[in-house]
Amino acid sequence: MAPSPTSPFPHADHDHHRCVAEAVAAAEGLCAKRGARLTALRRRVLELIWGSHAPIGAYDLLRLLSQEHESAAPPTIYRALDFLLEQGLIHRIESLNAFVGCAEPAEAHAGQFLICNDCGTAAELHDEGINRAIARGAAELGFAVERRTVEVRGRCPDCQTPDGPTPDGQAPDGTDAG
Amino acid sequence: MAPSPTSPFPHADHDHHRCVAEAVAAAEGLCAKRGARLTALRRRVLELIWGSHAPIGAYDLLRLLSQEHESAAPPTIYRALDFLLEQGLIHRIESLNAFVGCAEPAEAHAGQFLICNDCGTAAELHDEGINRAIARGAAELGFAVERRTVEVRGRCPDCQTPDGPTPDGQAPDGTDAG
DNA sequence: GGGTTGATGTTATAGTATATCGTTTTTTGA
DNA sequence: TCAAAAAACGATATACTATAACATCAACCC
Repeated sequence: MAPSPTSPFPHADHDHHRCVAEAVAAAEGLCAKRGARLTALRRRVLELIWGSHAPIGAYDLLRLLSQEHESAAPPTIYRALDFLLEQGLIHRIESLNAFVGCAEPAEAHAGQFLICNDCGTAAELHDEGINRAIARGAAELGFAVERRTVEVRGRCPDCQTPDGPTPDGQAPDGTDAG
Repeated sequence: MAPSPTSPFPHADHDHHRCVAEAVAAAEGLCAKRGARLTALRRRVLELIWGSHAPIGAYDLLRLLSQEHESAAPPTIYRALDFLLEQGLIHRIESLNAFVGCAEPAEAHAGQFLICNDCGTAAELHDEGINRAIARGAAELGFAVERRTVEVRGRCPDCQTPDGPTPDGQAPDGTDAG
């Protein structure tokens, strides 16, 4: 089954600069509405996260930020990440210790992710079937759900083709697929 | 709602020594059948993991092991953990960087966990409804599933009572529930 | 201006995990 | 039985992830 045109997996030929810009613009609008202060530093970290197709680690972000911001240190990054997480502008991928832009920041939600072991991209789902199944399983045991972590590893559609991953992804041998 | 007698949440009055002994005995049998070497060190680490009601971190295990095994160092623990994970005798809880004994080690499976934010206990599920929902969501996008991480945080039945958690758990203020 | 709050700078440290290489133990097979 | 090979373990060093603590700076309000 080929992915639909609305697949959350980015295609190699998409306009990435534009999708980053749109995400940042959406974040600006949301923060303005909420009275949250999306400072230059926080906005830049958000851009860097969106600039990576795959989930990116705090120290990789730090290396990027350091190139343009001499005083950047671990707390610099973690404070920005804390803010962005609080605002729902990014998600944390627990199984990777990494962060990814949220595709639907306007409303709070738990992330559900399909993470490709080849190219490293993470697609965000909002599958009510999964949520219902979890709610049912928890209810059977009398467990009161507060937060859900759903992270599925495997191969994205592009990385299942005979030619391997797209030029935009990484090598089929797994190099750089963290 | 009280948990049924088959609830995976341990009760304060259960015979914990016995449940540890049973888990270790099952592990011995499995490893013997498989030709895997459950050495004294690995068995002891497995005992320590089962001895903790809640998921336990590698360095907490190291502190326990060090009390009886002077040469214990991080690689000592991580090698044992790697073995136990490979054999399916324990699971890793990604959102806690911690490890917990597997309730059904005889057959390979992805863990699904309900983790109490109060007492820290983790109940393992094998809910086919959740697996089917994930399989359906992934199939719709053409994603080939290899591994699943499902970790649900909230409150276990015992910790929802007016009196707070059971004496066997930790304090309602969250101390030691990390 | 002075007080308050929030953001950032700076240094240090805690917590989690792996690399590397040497030694010991176990297994294997002649 | 013995030597070679493989697996496990000891020991040290280091990498990676995250937070504590306190100083400084900027914005805002009165």
